[in-house]
Amino acid sequence: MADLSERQRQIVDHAIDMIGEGGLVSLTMRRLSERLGVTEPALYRHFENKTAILSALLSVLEAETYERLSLPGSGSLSALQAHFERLFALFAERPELATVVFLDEFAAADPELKGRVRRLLARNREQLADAFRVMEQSRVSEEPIDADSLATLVLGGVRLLVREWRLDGCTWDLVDRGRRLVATLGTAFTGMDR
Amino acid sequence: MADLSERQRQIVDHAIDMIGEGGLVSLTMRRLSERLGVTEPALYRHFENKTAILSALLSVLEAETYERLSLPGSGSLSALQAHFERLFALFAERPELATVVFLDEFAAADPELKGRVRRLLARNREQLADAFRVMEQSRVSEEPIDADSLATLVLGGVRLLVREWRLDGCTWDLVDRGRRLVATLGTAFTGMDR
DNA sequence: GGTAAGTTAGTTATCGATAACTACAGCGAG
DNA sequence: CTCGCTGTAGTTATCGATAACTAACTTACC
Repeated sequence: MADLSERQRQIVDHAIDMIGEGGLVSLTMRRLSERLGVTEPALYRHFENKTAILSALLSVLEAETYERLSLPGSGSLSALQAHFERLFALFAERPELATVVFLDEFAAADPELKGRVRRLLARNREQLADAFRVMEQSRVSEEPIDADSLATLVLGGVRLLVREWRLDGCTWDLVDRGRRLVATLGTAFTGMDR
Repeated sequence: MADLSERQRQIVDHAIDMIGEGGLVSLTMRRLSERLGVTEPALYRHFENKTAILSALLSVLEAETYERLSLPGSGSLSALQAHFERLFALFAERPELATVVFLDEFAAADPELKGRVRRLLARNREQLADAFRVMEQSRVSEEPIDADSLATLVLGGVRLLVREWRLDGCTWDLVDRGRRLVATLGTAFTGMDR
């Protein structure tokens, strides 16, 4: 929403890094201030409270991922594959994003943020389901598909893959495994277009 | 591992409930003791520290879910569907389990637990992948499938579905949506057996 | 009387947040 | 040019709350 000042943006950027490194629990006002080389109360010159920082953080991530990963409306399997290819590449490049984007801990942290995370998650799934519905129309097979379930399956698979990658310390090639995951989806629905 | 005394089991049971209600952050020694009707230090008569409680908690859940949800070795699609049917029914019956079982926050809480959660997750995925490999042999279609990717897809989908159900306050019918999810999987792989 | 399980009453550490104050840059009026 | 005002962004010191945890005492029971 509200644009961030240069300093606010610095704070949020460091907060993202910290969460990426040690999870939400590692993000404390004290450690955040130390990282910025200032004292704790200085943060309150730029944000009303911690929740405001987390809220701004969500906005930044939302904008950043939307800008780089907007789902193509074309509704072809190849376009979808390209989309996820970009997603996995983004996470491989900035692993800290991966942790934050799928951060369900947020829900427990603050009831206000909980609703926001829930809506964000629902929107992502809806968007994907819509893409599947479009794809269904240009499909060869006449068998109807459950776009919602399919979206849940894919989105959940992506989330789990990224999560395991993070838990394994980003040791293996996320982009490659991601490509295989999406390819598996493609194989499953060979009745779709190409 | 080590068997739990009656009191230890009570403590762990209450801890599970608390996490189910308010997430891991809501599980504090103080609140746990209050819930048991004793004072805080009394807990330390039964567990060395909080990590020991969480560790025992993991063991209990592992045993409990294994007992009720062991994957059938038969390797048929219907057996798999029945398995997930039982899983969704279990979560619908005991929603607190759903939160705890998929609790990735554990990873951030304690490095010792982190490894345990990671192995548990990997084992579940492997188990499912094995089931798919068995199924592949009795498949009609000759097209090879990526059992690992498929397992990630399904497990991730299940996790996401349950998570959204929790975030929505368990308002909709998890068993029904779960059945549709697995059915979608079945539709996708009509080349498999029946 | 000894042990298991509980108590009271603390410890240390850290959390988010605030009060009170200050260094400094920009700027308009005289 | 300089005096004084104002806003910005920091500081030190401290708050109350809460976290996990512990030492020492008490009680119930075999």
